[in-house]
Amino acid sequence: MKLPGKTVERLSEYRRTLLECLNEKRNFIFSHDLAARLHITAVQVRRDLMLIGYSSVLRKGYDVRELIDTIGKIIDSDSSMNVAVIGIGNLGRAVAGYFKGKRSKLNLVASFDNDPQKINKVISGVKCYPYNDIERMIKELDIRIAILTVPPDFARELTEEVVRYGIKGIMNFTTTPLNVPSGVYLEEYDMITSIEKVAYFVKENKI
Amino acid sequence: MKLPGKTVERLSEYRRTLLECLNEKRNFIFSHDLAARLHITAVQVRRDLMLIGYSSVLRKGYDVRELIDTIGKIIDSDSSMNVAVIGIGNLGRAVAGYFKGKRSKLNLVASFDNDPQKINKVISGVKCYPYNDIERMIKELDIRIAILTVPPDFARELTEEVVRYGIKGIMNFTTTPLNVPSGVYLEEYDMITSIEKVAYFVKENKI
DNA sequence: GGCCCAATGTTAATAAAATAACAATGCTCA
DNA sequence: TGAGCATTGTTATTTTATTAACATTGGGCC
Ligand SMILES: NC(=O)c1ccc[n+]([C@@H]2O[C@H](COP(=O)([O-])OP(=O)(O)OC[C@H]3O[C@@H](n4cnc5c(N)ncnc54)[C@H](O)[C@@H]3O)[C@@H](O)[C@H]2O)c1
Ligand SMILES: NC(=O)c1ccc[n+]([C@@H]2O[C@H](COP(=O)([O-])OP(=O)(O)OC[C@H]3O[C@@H](n4cnc5c(N)ncnc54)[C@H](O)[C@@H]3O)[C@@H](O)[C@H]2O)c1
Repeated sequence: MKLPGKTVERLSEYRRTLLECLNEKRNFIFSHDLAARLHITAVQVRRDLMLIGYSSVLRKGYDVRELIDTIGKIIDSDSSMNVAVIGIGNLGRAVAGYFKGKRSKLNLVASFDNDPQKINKVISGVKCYPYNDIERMIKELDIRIAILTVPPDFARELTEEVVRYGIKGIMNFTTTPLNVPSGVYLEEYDMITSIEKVAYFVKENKI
Repeated sequence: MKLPGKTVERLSEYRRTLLECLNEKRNFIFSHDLAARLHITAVQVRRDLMLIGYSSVLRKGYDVRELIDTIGKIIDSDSSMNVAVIGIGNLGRAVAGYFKGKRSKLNLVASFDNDPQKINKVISGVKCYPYNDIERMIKELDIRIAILTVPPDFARELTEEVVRYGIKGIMNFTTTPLNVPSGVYLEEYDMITSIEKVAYFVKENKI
């Protein structure tokens, strides 16, 4: 099934919201309710769910637990997938601490750094390995996804290496735009872009 | 001028890339070169620049310095705009350290927290004020934008408050989707969504 | 039991974004 | 100096994403 990237993003958001519903002991939710929580329209929700072939049986809204499972079947892999953070500095630690244990099928299994102070310690709940061992560890731990939080100047070179060693997906939080061969999926995010966007729309509103 | 959000994002990215060019002592750049660095097409670049009414005089590509200024005139406000981080924990510290001083027209002037350990200390280059003083400080320091990095459970309530106190733009890094009145611009980002997206496309590629 | 109605799934229409096409410009170099 | 050519700015087309429209479903309620 070939799902649009935007739909995949929203599926992740639906699940996050649905998990909150479970916390609140809510077992059913209407499309318009789910939509409202995410600032989108009910049609958008229904359309996305149509794309993944989900339909509710009851007319009391979607079965929260069932929908969580269905989304999982689509966006999660069957077996779990292992993830590592490269560069366990400020951002790396924040991401590791936040991400660790949040998704059952995505295991944060290691971090890598070249700072001797950090190596072989457990930081934000993950063991930090020396970057020099990364080739071996990627294979040993079957790491498929790398979250890149090293200083910008090293990003390109490290990426080339880890791709050679078998990494198939990269989440790049570095300022440096990367190039990856086809077959490797790359997602990039720069906070400053988002913040500048906010500033722009604030300015446009007021001047 | 009403610019599409996507264009605004890209303008920010263009500027970031152009600033790197300056570092490399590159004074001119072709549209296709700029495009390649950001994994987009040259047409996209030219189209965006058309929208902001920029044209190069020379045919040696765009004048890097000039384009940086032009983009600034569009996306920056005339005078600078003040920003604060609310919740100076792991992520707050990372963002503060990263963002501080990066853009001339966006000043990170304060952080707020309710942890006595943090209050009145300088953390990641910014002074941390008690959250209780936020109403006064927003006015005193003329803070317009808040970067929200508090625990998810407090996000909604704090947002309501700071909006009441005059905040006009919110960058929400919390897992909690927020609601803001019209006139306030909200941007939300959840890392897990991005990482799950990577995982999805990695899975789709290989299975 | 059957009418009503809220909510869904789906197709059709609209809007937004990206890409392609191409004429115009003016630099380069024979 | 002028033909060739790389690069630009802009309009047209295509693709993608969102929204609207609507028939259908089946539970609630009298
Ligand atoms: N802090 C943020 O909020 C933020 C936001 C967006 C982007 N970024 C980007 O993320 C990156 C990291 O930011 P940070 O604030 O965490 O910086 P940081 O300096 O705190 O962390 C960088 C880490 O990478 C390690 N490192 C350096 N070279 C390495 C190498 N060759 N191999 C392995 N590890 C290496 C360092 O030892 C350090 O632990 C930077 O590129 C920054 O631009 C940060
Ligand atoms: N760490 C990440 O990479 C990451 C990524 C995405 C989202 N988030 C979200 O960002 C938020 C912060 O994450 P974190 O890892 O920095 O957590 P954290 O616990 O390290 O930081 C939270 C900070 O907020 C402060 N705080 C708590 N209640 C407050 C209140 N009422 N008023 C003012 N300050 C208050 C705490 O004292 C603490 O300093 C969470 O909502 C988390 O879900 C974090």
